[in-house]
Amino acid sequence: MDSGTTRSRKRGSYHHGDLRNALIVAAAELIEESGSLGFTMADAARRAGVSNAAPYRHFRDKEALLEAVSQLGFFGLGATAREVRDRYPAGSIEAIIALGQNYIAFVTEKSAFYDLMWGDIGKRAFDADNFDRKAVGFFVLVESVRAYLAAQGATDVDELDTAIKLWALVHGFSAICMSGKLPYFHAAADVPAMLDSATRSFLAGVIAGRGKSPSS
Amino acid sequence: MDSGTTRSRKRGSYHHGDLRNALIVAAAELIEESGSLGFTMADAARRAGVSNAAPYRHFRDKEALLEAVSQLGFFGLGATAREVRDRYPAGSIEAIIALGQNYIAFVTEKSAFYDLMWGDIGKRAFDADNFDRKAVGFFVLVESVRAYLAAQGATDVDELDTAIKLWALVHGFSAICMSGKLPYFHAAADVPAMLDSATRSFLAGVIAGRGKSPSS
DNA sequence: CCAGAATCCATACGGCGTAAAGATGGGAAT
DNA sequence: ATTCCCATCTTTACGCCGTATGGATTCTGG
Repeated sequence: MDSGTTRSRKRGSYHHGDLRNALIVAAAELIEESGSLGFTMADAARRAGVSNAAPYRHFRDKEALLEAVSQLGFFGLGATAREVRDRYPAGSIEAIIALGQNYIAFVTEKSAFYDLMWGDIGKRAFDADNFDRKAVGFFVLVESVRAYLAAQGATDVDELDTAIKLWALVHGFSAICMSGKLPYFHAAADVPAMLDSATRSFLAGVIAGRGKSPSS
Repeated sequence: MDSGTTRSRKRGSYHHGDLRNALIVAAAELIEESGSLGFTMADAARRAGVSNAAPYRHFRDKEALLEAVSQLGFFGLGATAREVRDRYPAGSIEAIIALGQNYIAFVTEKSAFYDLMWGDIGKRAFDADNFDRKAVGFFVLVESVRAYLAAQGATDVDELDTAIKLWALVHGFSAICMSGKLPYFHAAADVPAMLDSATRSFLAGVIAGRGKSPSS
């Protein structure tokens, strides 16, 4: 109804009004549709309804735009993590497992964003000055692990160390799922069930073996 | 000394002689130097000393060449895995841990190849008909896990299920290391030590908790 | 020695990233 | 309200990349 496919604030005006955000949204959509490889600046500009060169008034280059999309991904992941945490009792192992299931679901459903979030672009997105690393969601896991360890009376276990190991486990499941290679080795692998049992095995081993030096 | 930078079989001849392999090597070098993003077919052709269009006599398109580079990566990973296995006693937990350390070292040292091996290109590389999935190295881990479980008298534990979980743990550590995000959460994390302790915790938990249904 | 096939080159086309430089309009100061 | 400035967007342009086409060169089998 307004100027084509865009929903700009000022309809039909020469100035777009909110081009920066429109470009981020357009880029995210395009990447979700066709992958981050093959994404082009020109496509994003077309979808936002502006010329080829207009984006360069808001982003230094193509990678700067992708950086913004990457940050969007981390915000989303953190937001779902907090939602999940609020649905489970603090200190329960189920909360930790649910955080993991949520992580795997998020990464695999938005697999087109994987490169952006964990590749070179994600590196720059993370140490961009305007990026709040406290909102990332990892600290939700650390808190849940701390509560769980306290509930188990294992206060001498390092919760940060343990959370990183759980993160690695969960991230690995996500990456392996996305890679599409799992069926070659285990035809009917039930990943959620495997994460559940692996988490329980690992935490049982951590608690049983405490007293030994944790990692470093 | 021969025709510039290439080492072709037939020096100075019109035909290159082994252009297909020369292109794979050139592509691998370029990717190692400057990352897989930004790799161009024209660069590979230049480095091999041929014209822009010559590669298309050997590879359908750019992705077909990258597919070959990806397969090279998997062969290399499998080869190092077999070397590592042969240096440790069968059935020892140290063999399993060493396989993991080797995996992390391989992936992080050749981080430029990560996208190729585990992204969309790697998907096609894996189900290419000429690719031998048995040589991939995962089966080395499965065998080592089977031997370990047998040595521990835990023959009722599913070794494939357990190997996949260990794979996930190790792959996750690799991906997290490469992503460069670990320092933001744990400044001086000692990843090899964490893998060691995590593997021991997990396997201890698996053996202690056996009898329960494994995964599916 | 001679086809015919395989390989490589020269050329060309469209698309992309991006740098200028000019057009347009919103907002602050008058 | 008018003027002026500046951010925003457009037009244009350049070089590079992927890749199709057709011609040149060399190898191979008979």
